Amino acid sequence: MPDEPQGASRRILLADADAFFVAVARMVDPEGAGQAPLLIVGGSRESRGVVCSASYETRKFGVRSAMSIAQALRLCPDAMCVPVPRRACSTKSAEIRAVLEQWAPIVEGASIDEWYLDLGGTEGLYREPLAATARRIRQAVREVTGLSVTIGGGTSKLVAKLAAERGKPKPGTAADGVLIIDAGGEAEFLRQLTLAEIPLIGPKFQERLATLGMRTVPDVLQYDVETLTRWLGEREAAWLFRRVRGIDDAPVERRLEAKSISRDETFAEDIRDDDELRRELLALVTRAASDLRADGLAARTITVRIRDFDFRTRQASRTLAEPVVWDRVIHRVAGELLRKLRSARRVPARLLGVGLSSLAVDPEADQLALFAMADATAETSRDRTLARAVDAVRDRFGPKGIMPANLWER
DNA sequence: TCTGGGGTCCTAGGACCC
DNA sequence: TCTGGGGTCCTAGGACCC
Repeated sequence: MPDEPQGASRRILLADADAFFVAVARMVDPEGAGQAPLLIVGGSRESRGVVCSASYETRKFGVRSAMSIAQALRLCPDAMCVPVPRRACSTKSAEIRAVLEQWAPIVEGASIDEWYLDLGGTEGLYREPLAATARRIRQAVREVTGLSVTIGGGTSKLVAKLAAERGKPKPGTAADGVLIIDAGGEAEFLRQLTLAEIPLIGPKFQERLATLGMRTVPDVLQYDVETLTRWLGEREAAWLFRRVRGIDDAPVERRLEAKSISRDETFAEDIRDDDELRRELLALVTRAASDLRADGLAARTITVRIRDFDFRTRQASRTLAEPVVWDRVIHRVAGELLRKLRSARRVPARLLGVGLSSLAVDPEADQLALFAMADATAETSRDRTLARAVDAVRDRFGPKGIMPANLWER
């Protein structure tokens, strides 16, 4: 932190909504989901989906996020299953953020239900311990949005995140929704943790470390950086050495624009027919491109992703010379990419996806059209006018208000 | 236990340029 | 001609997170 004054320690909070999808599902459906203590959010009982969020009551049965719905129902057969209420989740997420913005100069959205707050410079404003401020923020979020957040705090994003995890007011724990780790207490706090509990130490890295006999933070603390380097290489050793000591100087940054937009779908049954895949592709392009325009963005890179029946995932992408927004261009490129993927391996597919990246703020349609060439990948202003009209209808009548012919006859 | 949908970031190799 | 090195862009794949 070269810009920080010597000795200053940062004041960072992580606000993490409690059982966010479950809480929102109950809000939008008070008579149904709202009345079901055993509630699983993620998909219908028959879907090939996974648990996105589960109520505390179902967790007692062993239900966990990312578990398949089928398995969750084997553990907890009486649970009610509902799909994720995406619209409402976006709305509530924005509401929570708006409250947090009133308390901190910098708010970084880390996901739909997590936000980092940098309270640097607010010491004079809030003349109280950080924990007291956190409690007031928590109360404000509850009053305005009706949702509960847990707030963890410390001198880094890593410590704030770990503190929030430990501070979750789960039934049967003493935690009350706010936990601040004081400056200087980071190492002692980290010592209680397993490596699996540290963010960015995922299954693969855990397995490598376990092979070397390391499963907990103290297991790693006993080795110097040279020893770790011999085992892991310089970069990862240095990273792990700092990580287990709670050292993390990543800044809290307000994020401006999305870096990519993607829409994908796992089919109820694998699809082997190329024509059927092409129809699905068109539906995905229609959704992705519409959302792209809704955000006022244009994309230069188009990616098609396919997951074969055996879960092997492949992708192909192409970057165009100019950013595009319209379905016609995106669909043609995506179609070529799909053809390429299918000719390399033509087996039943379980998932198809379309991604848009290298995003730029949509330059005004008509100006770009002046330079549009006869090139098939360039858009005309008529293309853009048409696309916007389609979006307007879709906004009013829902996603199926206008669809390319034959798409929804399933 | 048969594995969602939305993302972010990193790496490595090849093309291409100077 | 027998061969360097750096920078940037593109593509594919993979780890990870909620």
